[in-house]
Amino acid sequence: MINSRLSVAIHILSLLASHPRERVTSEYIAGSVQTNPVVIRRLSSLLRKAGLIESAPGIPGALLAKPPEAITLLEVYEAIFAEENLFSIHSGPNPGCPIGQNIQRTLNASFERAEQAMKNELARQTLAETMEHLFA
Amino acid sequence: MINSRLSVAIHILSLLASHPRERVTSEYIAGSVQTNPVVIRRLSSLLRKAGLIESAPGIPGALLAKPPEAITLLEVYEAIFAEENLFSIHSGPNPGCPIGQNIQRTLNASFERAEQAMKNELARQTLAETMEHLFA
DNA sequence: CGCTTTGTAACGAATTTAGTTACATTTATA
DNA sequence: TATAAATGTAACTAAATTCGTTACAAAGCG
Repeated sequence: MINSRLSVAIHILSLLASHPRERVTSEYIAGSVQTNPVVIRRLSSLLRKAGLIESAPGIPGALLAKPPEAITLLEVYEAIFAEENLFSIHSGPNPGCPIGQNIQRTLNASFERAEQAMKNELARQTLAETMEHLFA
Repeated sequence: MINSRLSVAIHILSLLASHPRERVTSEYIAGSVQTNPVVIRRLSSLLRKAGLIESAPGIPGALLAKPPEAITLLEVYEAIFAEENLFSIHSGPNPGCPIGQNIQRTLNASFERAEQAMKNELARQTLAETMEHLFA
């Protein structure tokens, strides 16, 4: 089971989307997520580097950097998990065995396709749609 | 990143598929995966309960319970991860906040769709195809 | 200048992961 | 029937991961 960072990241963005053009502090967001503000700032840092939010030292609060219609859940996923693969593959299988020798390459191709299918679905969903579901 | 159990499970099944109608011991499989036989038997236990392999105490080795064409990678995934969700959702968001109140339900629907897309792709791939890739 | 907030490093407890030891149970066989 | 070999599973361990926390430098605002 994948960790809850994507979940919290989308929570952060939803909160910003629900306060358009207002700056919302990590303390306030932490109150909604019910966690420590540092947890929020850690994820916000990734979201900022990905160009999804704007924030800066000394200036309280963060803003969405783009309209919610222009933010897909895939962008959020990529911001949080970057180059990480969805599935890990066991390391060091026996190269003296024909299966062991080729299993990593083969599984990599299989898992890549499964991961891509998942990402395609995330790309179909926007933050704007998430907001609609939140308030429906 | 999801743990390497699916990876090892498919390795096990590939090895069994490459020795049709032969019983292959956990010790031998462990030699190919390069791990401890107990790790193999733990996963084999799940595969057996899912009806993918046959094995029994006192009888050395395991066999595929179905032809490789009849085993999809989704079946293997389900055998290993059962009811587990792909993404976790942070627990205890603030119910006093409209976002906090609805985020879990909303994310659950989103993540469910992403997970289903991934599973659909795994369902399209069979162990037989994996074997072809292994030897191509 | 003093207050508040961000950004980030560093640490800790709880959980997960993969490997290991141990052993009861079952079957085949000498 | 006794022995050997393998399975199935519980229990333990070290390492890694996850999430929360403390600490603090740097930045902006009144």
